[in-house]
Amino acid sequence: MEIRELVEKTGVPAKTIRYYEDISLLPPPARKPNGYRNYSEIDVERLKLVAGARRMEIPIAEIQEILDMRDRQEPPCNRLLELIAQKRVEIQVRIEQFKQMDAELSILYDLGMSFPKDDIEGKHCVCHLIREKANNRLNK
Amino acid sequence: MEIRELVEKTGVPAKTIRYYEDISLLPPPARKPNGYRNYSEIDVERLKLVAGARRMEIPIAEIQEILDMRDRQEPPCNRLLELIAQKRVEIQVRIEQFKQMDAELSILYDLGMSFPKDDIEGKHCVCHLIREKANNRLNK
DNA sequence: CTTGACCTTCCAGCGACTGGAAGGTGTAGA
DNA sequence: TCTACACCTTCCAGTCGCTGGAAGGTCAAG
Repeated sequence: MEIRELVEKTGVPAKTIRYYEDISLLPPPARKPNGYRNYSEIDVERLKLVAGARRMEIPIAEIQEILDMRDRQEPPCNRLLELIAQKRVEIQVRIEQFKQMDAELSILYDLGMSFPKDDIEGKHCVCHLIREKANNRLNK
Repeated sequence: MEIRELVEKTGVPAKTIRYYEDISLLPPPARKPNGYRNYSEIDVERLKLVAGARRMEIPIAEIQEILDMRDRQEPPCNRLLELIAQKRVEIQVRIEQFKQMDAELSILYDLGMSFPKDDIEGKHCVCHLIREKANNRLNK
């Protein structure tokens, strides 16, 4: 199949597929007589695995590692499970950070809405609040 | 004050401060006779505003916009409030995505743990599950 | 007089793409 | 047959926000 079909089957843009090939994450596919890339079902499966892992924000280097293990006929599941567990911890941290940020933005917004909107440098400017926030952080 | 003190007062690394100067986010500061950068309190305040905005992941281009408004003596608060509101929406979306990801990873992990760990290509491999996930996504 | 902690500039690289130019191919319709 | 158009190809450059490192200058303490 041509690259278009691989795009449809995986949801990965053609540019990205070629990029993955450049960095050797995907093997160079067969070619048609006209030079077009000619993918097989094996390529579809491999790319689906990559796409699935990327969607969980597993870095390409780690996906590479998993694929290399598979290519060497070593079972990669333990390593993959390890990565998944690690990823979950990271996600928890990120969610907490975002919640914190949202809480701060919410306060900032409400305060900002209650201010006159034409105060450039005074205390009633959102800029001022953002600066204060920086101060609080540092003094903590 | 020298760059070290600005670093201490803002929490922004020296490398980053010089980078901000390179991209004209911060104005070139005065220099001491020996060529060292010599910052003023105004620079501290400006950088604090930048650092506060960056912590909320407001892109540099938008911070630039806010600072330019301020430099032109226009009140930037309305625009800033707009950015804050927009950012909050983005954060909500991101949190949802992360929660979704975490739920998926959790299921994947538990399933993976219940599998034999030496199955490279069969159905009882986590790789298989990730591929299936990709399929589900596409068919939705 | 040397050590070490600063400061300076400049260039290069990260990660994961994405855009665009310049050109080849394949097919459908006038 | 010509031509329009959608595809494919390669290659180079740019994005974003830093960060690292080399090579060198400056300054205070011991």
